[in-house]
Amino acid sequence: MTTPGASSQQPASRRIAEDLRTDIESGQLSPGDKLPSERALAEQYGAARNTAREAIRILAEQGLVTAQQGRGVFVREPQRLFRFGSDRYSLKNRETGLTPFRLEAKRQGKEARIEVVSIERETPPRDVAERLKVPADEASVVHRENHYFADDEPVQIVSTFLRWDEAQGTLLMQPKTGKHGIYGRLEELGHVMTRVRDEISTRMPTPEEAAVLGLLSGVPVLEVLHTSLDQDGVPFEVSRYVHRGDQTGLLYELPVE
Amino acid sequence: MTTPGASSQQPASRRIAEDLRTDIESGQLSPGDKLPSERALAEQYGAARNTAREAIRILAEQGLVTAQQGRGVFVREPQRLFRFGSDRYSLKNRETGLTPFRLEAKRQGKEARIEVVSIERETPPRDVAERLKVPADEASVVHRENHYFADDEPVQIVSTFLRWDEAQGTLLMQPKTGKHGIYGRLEELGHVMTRVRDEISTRMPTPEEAAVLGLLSGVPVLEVLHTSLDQDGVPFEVSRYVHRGDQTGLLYELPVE
DNA sequence: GCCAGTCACTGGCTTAAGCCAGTTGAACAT
DNA sequence: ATGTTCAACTGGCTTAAGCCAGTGACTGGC
Repeated sequence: MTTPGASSQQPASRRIAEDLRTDIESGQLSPGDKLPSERALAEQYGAARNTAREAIRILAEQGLVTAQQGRGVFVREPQRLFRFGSDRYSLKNRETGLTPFRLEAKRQGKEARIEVVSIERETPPRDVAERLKVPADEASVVHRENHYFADDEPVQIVSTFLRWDEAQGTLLMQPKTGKHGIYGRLEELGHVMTRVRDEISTRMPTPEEAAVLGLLSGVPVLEVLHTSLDQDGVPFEVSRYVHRGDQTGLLYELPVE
Repeated sequence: MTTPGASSQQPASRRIAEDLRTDIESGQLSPGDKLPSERALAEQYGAARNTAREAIRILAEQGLVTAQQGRGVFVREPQRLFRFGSDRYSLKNRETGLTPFRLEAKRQGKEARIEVVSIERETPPRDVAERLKVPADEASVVHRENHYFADDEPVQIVSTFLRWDEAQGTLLMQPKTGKHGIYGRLEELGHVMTRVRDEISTRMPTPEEAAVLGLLSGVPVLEVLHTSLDQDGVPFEVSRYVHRGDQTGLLYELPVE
């Protein structure tokens, strides 16, 4: 057999995983359904329990199933996505008096909660320093870290970086930043958000991120490095958003120039 | 010990993985470096080989290392991202006579190659049907599937959906679509791309995608569901882009309204 | 100088067995 | 009816052992 075809010649664990995947995709196993137990699968295929276990691990890594100790392995439920639209930066939203996140949550009938984790003067990471045009070798920024929840489910981790020389001694150093949030304060400092630049990438979460966001294995994160530019094209704020991939999506609507 | 602190009380495999992760993050192990062999790790920690192996699997799942049979396990090299800017839809780019992808590749000094996998009349997936405003229960679309390569490395899978009633009998059904590609033909049909709507999400690849893109474990994909709207706000093209997460990023620059 | 064979080393995969820790429901006692 | 106990089940993790398949360097033979 030199047939590079597909099915034969491949490890038993993969074969079992593929069979199960087929069952899931065909609808023979629906979201929420329980898979056969590891021991049952092993017997069914005449394999060791570890081999069946490995098959389930493969599916978990693909984000198809989740195991719960003592209960079983279940087909993962597709989650409704929490969409962050590009209009989250829109000035129109100011009128509602809600921050973009609260607005987005309300739109989807969820309760928003924001936890201020820390506000500290720091030396910026390189990528942030480059975009904010500040030195990367001194404590040139204020770093505000927030965790965002929707209906008490953690949804995103946000790190906001502001120039220390601007934020020093203002409400930007406080948990409560006042009317219209940090963008309100930044406007008072002469920065009207005119353009934004979002750099988007994806990766697997760090263990810390997985813990904070409560991520199961097989769930990546979306990382957005956001830069706000004012009326003069000056970058005045950089934020790093880390979204959980299983419940979050982004939406960009823009004119073609 | 009820200390939920951190380190103690956790499985040996995780402890080993954490130690290695620390070594990698501290720079004690640099990108490209070889980790100790499974057998060496096992002995070093007084554990079974399977336990050391499990530790390495954890790191691989996090995208930190890759194993190569017969050679060893290596710290993954950070890859330069292939950035797709929002100006990829720009009309200005028409003048160069290059398609957006070729332009992007050229900008980064890579050689672009596009492989036309299939062009077929099909029943559209639900999400596509909704966005293109065509029936989801009949063969109402043409599906063009392309694979994109940069320097012979697969970079993205693109599925483009067009209305069958418009594409029928035109160059849109052919591999070679003529000057300015499909957007050139669609303009002749009266659709000038005026706004775009990109819905972005992330997930782990399917086995097929992993095979086409040559993805190692621990690498997610970026999925973009793109809709082109014409001067009358009519959707005339929907594409699904599947990008490899380890080499691809997206960039959106937009005005704040 | 070149090539081929060999061997020690790597990860890939499986088996078989055992103990642990959550979960659940049925049997039992109140 | 209510609550408790317990046994049978689930996955979580580890050990110990073995065979396979790539890799690469070293060793001869030509």
